[in-house]
Order: sequence, then C-alpha cells, then structure tokens
Amino acid sequence: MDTNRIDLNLLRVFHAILEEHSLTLAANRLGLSQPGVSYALGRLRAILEDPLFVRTGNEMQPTSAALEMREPLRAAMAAAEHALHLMVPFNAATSTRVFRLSMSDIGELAFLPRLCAALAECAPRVRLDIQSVPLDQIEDALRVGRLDLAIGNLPALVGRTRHHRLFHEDYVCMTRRRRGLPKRALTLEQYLAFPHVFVGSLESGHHQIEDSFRKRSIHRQIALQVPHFTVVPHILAHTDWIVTLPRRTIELLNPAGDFAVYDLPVEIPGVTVTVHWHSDYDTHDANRWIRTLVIDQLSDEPAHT
DNA sequence: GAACAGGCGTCCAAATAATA
DNA sequence: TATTATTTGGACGCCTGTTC
Repeated sequence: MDTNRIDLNLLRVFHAILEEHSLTLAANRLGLSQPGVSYALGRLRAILEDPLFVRTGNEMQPTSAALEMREPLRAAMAAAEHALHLMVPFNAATSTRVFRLSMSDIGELAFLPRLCAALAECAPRVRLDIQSVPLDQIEDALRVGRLDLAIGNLPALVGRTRHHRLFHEDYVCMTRRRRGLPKRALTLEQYLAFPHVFVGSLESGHHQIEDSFRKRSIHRQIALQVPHFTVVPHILAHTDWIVTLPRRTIELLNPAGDFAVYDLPVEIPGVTVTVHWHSDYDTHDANRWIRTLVIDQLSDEPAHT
C-alpha cells in the first residue's frame, strides 16, 4: 500500500461517501461531478487495496475496512477543519462556523434558549452542536478542538483547563405535594426517611452530593439513580420519592408548582457552574467570541476573558 | 532564474453497466 | 424503466526536468 499517493481530497471524498452512502449525493456535497467522485473512489480502492464500498440496491455500503477507518477519519477531518478555521478571522455576522459545546440535559434546558436567541440576533449563520461528553474525555476534546467549550458543574476540570465562573447556587430538595408533608422545613430525619432519586452520571459533577453526605456519615436510601434531571418530574409525579437538585433547576422542572420544595436540612457545598476551554484557544478569535457570548448570557459576573 | 516541453493527475461529459 | 455506479476519452492545469 503506497500511502504517499493519498491526498486530503481523496479522504474528503471517502468521508463524504461514508456520510451520504451515495456517490451522487457525495458529489453534490463536495461540488464535484458524480464520475469525479467515482474516479476518486477508484484511486482510493487501488491505493488501499480494498473495495471500501459495495453497492446494495441504491446504497453504497461500507466494507469492514471502511468502517474501521470511519471514526479515526472523522476525527482527522474535524481536526483539519478546526485547523483551517484557526487561519480564518472570525466574523460573527457572516460566519457559518459550527461551535461544539458540551453540557448536561439541564444545561440544555437552562442555557440554550438564551444562547440561541443571542446567536439568532448577532450570528444568524453560526450553528451550535450540543454534545454530552463524559467528564473524563472533556479535557482531551477541548485540547484537540473536538469541543469548543464545556459548560456545567465540572469541579474536576478546574486547574486542568481555562475556566470562567458563571454562577454559584445551593442545593434544595423536591417531592410531590401531598397531605402530611411538613409546611416549611424538613428535619434531617424526615429528609432521610424518603427514598431518594439520585441524579448523577459521568457527565456531571453532582456526585459531590453523595460525597458530602458520606463525609458526614449520613446515609440516604437511593431508590433510583438516573443520568438526567429532565426525567425526574415524571418519576416524582408517580412516587413519594424525593430528589436533591440545584436551586435554579426548580423553575425548569417545577414550573406549575406541582412539587414541594425545601431547603436541605444539612449544609453541603453548592454547585459552581463554569465554562471551560483549552489554553491553546485563549487568543483564538472564534473561541473567544463564543465564550464571551456564553459568559454575557449566563454569568452573574461580567466577562473579562 | 526564466522559459519551455513532456508527463501526470484531475475533472468533466457521454456512454455503458448494474440494480430495484 | 428509472436511477445510480462505472468506464472511457478528452481537456486542462500543475509539476518537474532540461536548456539557455
């Protein structure tokens, strides 16, 4: 196999066929003629000594060799696209750039409406790609440009990436309204008597709740662990369980006031929501623009990035 | 260093083949 | 029969080696 004969255009063709499952659609996407794509595929087949795609009906199905190349190639194409973006001055009004942000489900509910409204006004052609990246992969994703920003309660990243504090809030607890509930406050005994819904995942830093209780030798009965907050109201509506969650999420998950909300009967550290980026992009125009927008829209504190 | 010629790579249009 | 992939021949542009 003579890999010296492969150029970036051949890989663009290969990537487009992988995405489109069709030479005709790949050609449209690349602005080439269909025979041109066929010819490029022919060269790739000769170089890589594999058919790469076989026709099944009206679709081009990738071979096992092509499938093995898919993810590394996708990452390489993203990195190349990112590198090219670094060379182009960023103009919000005309840019068609895709910004990749990582946030939790509750982040999507809480942050996206404001961010999208701001984008529609000042950068109408910019696209957001929201991803939920596991916590242990965020630093690498920021470094290689697979992510532009990560937003959330991410204490493990502080000190390993650049960050800006957006806001801080405490935890409260929430359960379905019903007779017999305390009117104002819960005692610790009452709080611990509930079966608990624990919201925690690899993407979130909310494991700190459980860590704080464990340090105080407080044991909660966890009835359910789920990775996302958005499902919680549906669970609570059918159970007498209780959930502990950041205060600002109450207005999103309890807009009609169907649930009773209490301060926690024990002090635990609150949530600090931060926006993170990699230091390599400190002076990068587009990254600076999107993080300033995020900070302006979501922060309790002014931007000075 | 500049100009030229030949070779090579890439693309397109048209024709042909394969498939549902 | 319609749609799509593949093949073929020709045009164009770039690269490289040669000559001055």
